[in-house]
Amino acid sequence: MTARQTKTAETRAHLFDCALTLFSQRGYAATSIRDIIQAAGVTQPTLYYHFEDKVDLFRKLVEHYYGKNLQQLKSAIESLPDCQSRLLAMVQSSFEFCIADPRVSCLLFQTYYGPPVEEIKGILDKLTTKRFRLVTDTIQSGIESGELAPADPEFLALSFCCLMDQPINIFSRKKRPGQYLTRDLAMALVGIFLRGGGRKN
Amino acid sequence: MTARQTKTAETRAHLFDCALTLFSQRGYAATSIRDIIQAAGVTQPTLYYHFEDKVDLFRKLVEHYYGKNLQQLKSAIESLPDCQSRLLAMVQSSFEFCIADPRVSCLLFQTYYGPPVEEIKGILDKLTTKRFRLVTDTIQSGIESGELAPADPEFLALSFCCLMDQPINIFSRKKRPGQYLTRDLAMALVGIFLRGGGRKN
DNA sequence: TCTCAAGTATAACGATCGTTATATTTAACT
DNA sequence: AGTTAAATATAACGATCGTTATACTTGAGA
Repeated sequence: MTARQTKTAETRAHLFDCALTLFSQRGYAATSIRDIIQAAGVTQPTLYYHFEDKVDLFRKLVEHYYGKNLQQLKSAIESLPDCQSRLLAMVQSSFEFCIADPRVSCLLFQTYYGPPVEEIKGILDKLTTKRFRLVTDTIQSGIESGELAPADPEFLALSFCCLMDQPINIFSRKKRPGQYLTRDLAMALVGIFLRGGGRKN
Repeated sequence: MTARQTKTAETRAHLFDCALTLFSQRGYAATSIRDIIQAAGVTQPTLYYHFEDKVDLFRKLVEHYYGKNLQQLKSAIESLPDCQSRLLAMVQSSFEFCIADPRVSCLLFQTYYGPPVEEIKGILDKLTTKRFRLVTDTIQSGIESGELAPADPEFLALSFCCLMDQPINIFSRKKRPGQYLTRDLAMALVGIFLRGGGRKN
């Protein structure tokens, strides 16, 4: 790698990083190209040299990081024997992913659950579908093994995703998400999903 | 009420309605004043005659409809004896509110869970806090009466809101939300919250 | 060392944004 | 019937948006 190639890669990576920061703070639509290039200390044609356009930048950003997220999620559950362990591992893995870099979770969830943005609608959909199927499959296996009640897997997966994702969406915007997204919270949420919060009698 | 006053009130109401439709479809930021006045069939100074500015229009919209929402929620649970009934009534009331006019729920939830919009941040916060306290109080009474496990009321309220709100946020964007937000779903969600989805043994 | 293309910068394009100065209509009251 | 203020319209303001035509710099290969 020549000095020139290094410099170029650094510029691209820096643009990537600044874009992630701003997109996660203000969302895709409210972040302008000028915000990004100003934060990165470059000019507009530089950004357009490295990326096709604003949508292309966002897509590459999301696909890169969401790919990582999915990968971590899969490897976190693959060797676990029972459904309860896998569900807990999913929540903990998602929490850890958020704590490692809250920007990514913040961007993904608030983009997905926020007002639809026409230009980028298709980008997240493909990836969230994959993620939801991972949850559904895990739930399905839990039903088959008798760990979960024989209910509609889609409904159980929806409930589980609500309990897992919404706290991340909420707390990823705070100063220190790790303060809230603890192992205890993960266990408590899985507890709600499996046993509920009602008094046993 | 003179003919003139009627006409004026109609114009204001029509602007209100068109704004609600567009805001709920595209979000606050992505909806322009021109979109709204074009849909309403008036010109820009007319809108600025009836409302101070874009933020004022949004605030009046949100406070009007969120007030209705809170009111319905309160009256739905006030005469119910036990916690489980009140929780179910909350979900059903929220579902019915969404079905009656999906635009309102759609706007409220996707605004609240979407990227922060600086100008309107404070508007929703005050109202959602009220709503969350209503849930927390209900949960608290359930803990005291022994219907709910002796856990942190804030945590239980968070879990409950996740299960109640996220499905509304998701399904309020579909063609016919009533197709998804059924009484059965409401009961099933409360079931998850109280008893979980794990197999009893 | 010279050439040339990769990489970055200057400066502007047309479009759209929220907002408003100004003019015109029109219904209610004297 | 004439006056007046409420209500709406015309037309434009300045700012910002995503994008790009063009020109300059600079380092790698001949």
